[in-house]
Amino acid sequence: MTGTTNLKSAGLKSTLPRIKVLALFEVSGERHLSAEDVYKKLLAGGEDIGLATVYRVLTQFEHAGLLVRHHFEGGKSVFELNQGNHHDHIVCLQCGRVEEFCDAAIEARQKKAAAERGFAMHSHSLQIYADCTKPRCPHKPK
Amino acid sequence: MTGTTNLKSAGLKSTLPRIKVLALFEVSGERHLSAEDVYKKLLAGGEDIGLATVYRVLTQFEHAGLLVRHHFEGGKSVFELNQGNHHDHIVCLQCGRVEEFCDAAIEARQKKAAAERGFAMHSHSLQIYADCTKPRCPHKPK
DNA sequence: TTTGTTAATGATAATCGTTCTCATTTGCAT
DNA sequence: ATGCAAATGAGAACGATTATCATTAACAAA
Repeated sequence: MTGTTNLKSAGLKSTLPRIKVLALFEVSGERHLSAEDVYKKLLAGGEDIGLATVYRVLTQFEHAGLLVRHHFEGGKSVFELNQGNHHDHIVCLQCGRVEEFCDAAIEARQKKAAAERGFAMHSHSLQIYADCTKPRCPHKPK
Repeated sequence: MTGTTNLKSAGLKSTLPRIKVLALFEVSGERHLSAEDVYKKLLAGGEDIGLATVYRVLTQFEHAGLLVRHHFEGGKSVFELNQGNHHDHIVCLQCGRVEEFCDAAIEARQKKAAAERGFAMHSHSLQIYADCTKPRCPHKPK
């Protein structure tokens, strides 16, 4: 199965917790999950996997390049499947919805801005916080 | 004095802790301070101000627009004086030094990227994590 | 000035996300 | 099947931050 293959090729022993966590990201509708989200989904799915293991596995997956970690406002880390396509995020201030986007001009400019100041860009983090102007925003409170 | 004036015009009662914290930012060489940094500097300066108060005051200042809060990697919030001049940050991966920069092209593009996707940008957060290419980096470990 | 009211403070407990510890279990090569 | 290193789970520990609450300070009114 694909989960096991991904793990093996990432240099990770394929254990049950790792398979389940990876499957969550591959199957789940939500792309952006926190450690707590993952833990709850596993419990809800009848799995008996400890929270500590969830944190460990998520960090391993990040290091292995399977997941990308984001630091949105709110203190907690959020993970999403690394599908090679780098992108940044627009966070809706009304409903919290996260929309992905990628702007080549911004990407290029960032590298240049760093270089001009004597830095070699390693990575970057860009979030835009905004209000929906379209009527599709559910305005979900909280 | 200027500190008191700033506080009053921000709608805040001018108390000793608030005056001292604000003075720290106005006078101190470092522009980017965490709550812990502020607390330690106050102690070092002979002030007897509680950590809880520091956190409260920093948050109040943020809401009053006197300070801006940043969420760099590492979990802790970092504050700097709000001098009206928006800018983003390059964080050195070797020494942790923070350099400010502002790129008009990136700013404009962000607004446009949001607008194209049906959002009105309210604010944004951009950090570039990079390695110094110049020999000035002190490589201060941790 | 003294006084009174209310907001601000400081000490400390509590909370939250996350990491650590360590005894037990599991994956997997023998 | 067997052994052993690596992985796990439960819970303690941790660091940053927030909440609680009794005490104190700021400031307006007398």
